[in-house]
Amino acid sequence: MKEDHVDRILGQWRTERPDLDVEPMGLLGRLARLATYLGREVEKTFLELGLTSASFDVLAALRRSGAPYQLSPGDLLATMMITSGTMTNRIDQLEKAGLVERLTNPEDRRSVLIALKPEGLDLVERAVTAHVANQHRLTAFLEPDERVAFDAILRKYLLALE
Amino acid sequence: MKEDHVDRILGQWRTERPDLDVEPMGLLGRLARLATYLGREVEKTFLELGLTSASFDVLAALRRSGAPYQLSPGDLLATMMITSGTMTNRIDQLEKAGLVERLTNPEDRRSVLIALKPEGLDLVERAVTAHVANQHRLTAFLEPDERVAFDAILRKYLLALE
DNA sequence: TTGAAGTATCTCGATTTCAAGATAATATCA
DNA sequence: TGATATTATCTTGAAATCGAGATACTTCAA
Repeated sequence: MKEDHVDRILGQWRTERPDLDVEPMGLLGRLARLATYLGREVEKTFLELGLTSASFDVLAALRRSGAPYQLSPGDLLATMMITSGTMTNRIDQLEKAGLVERLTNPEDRRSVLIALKPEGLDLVERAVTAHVANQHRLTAFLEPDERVAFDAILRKYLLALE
Repeated sequence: MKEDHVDRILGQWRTERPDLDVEPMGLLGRLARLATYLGREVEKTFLELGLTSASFDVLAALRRSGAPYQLSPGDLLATMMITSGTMTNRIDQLEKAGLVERLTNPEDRRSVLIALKPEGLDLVERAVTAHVANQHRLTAFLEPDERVAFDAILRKYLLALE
């Protein structure tokens, strides 16, 4: 099988540190590299619409929650692997861009509701359509049966870790 | 099969946007999430030694290149998915920490050689040993045959993209 | 009722990264 | 040779993120 970038790294380690079993480094190295590449490809689609993966994630969470497209920062936080400070910043940017607004939550005044504005709703509808089309393109590198096997392993691995 | 975080997201989209085939979103979403989790687990090991994944990557590239453990910033850049400005900053930090030094390259005065200092060599030897042990722990969530299948798909996917 | 504990969000400062372009040395070739 | 293109690295300013802690409100229990 053709040697790739990660194989060369493993070969160097096997020469320099033959005491180490670097087998797992191949899998984890490829996984990290692949995720970075795919993440950048995904980002390109959002950039064309004036979004980033980060801002899309917030808009998408609001959109898929269903009408009236409102969630608290805490709700949003629960679905993403970021800190509360980062979420505050993301919401600030989206608010500045006129895509969402902060509403006071009458039921709990510690809390806030982030609501999709019509401009945000319109944008995220177009963004998710383009994003899904792009995802089809990016997964087309694998055969259908490979995708099924891949997804099954990813799911198992994630469940074991989470 | 047990429903995971990504399944819930797909379920929401299928309700809200039944026009979209969100199948690929499951695979790509799990891949991104898994890479983030594993990356954080990897980071913890380095943190105990006063390193980050970023600084380890540079030290490790120097170490595995073999004696005399010297590479140019350009050489280092070729193995990592970062910009030249980021590399300059990483080398600055490592130099400040006394782990590497910049040597003038007599053969090309545009260039510079980054050399592992004894302190850097000692640290990276310990770091890579701990890192590989940690990688064994992190890949033990999968069965040997799953790891083989997983790695084969990752390799194919990466080759198709790179 | 009131004080303590808990919860939700935001603030702050530090760090890392990137994109774009500056700087300096080397290579090319008319 | 001299002008131009190329290469290698660094600089700069902007943006995203994090960890730690501040602030404000709510819940609980004595």
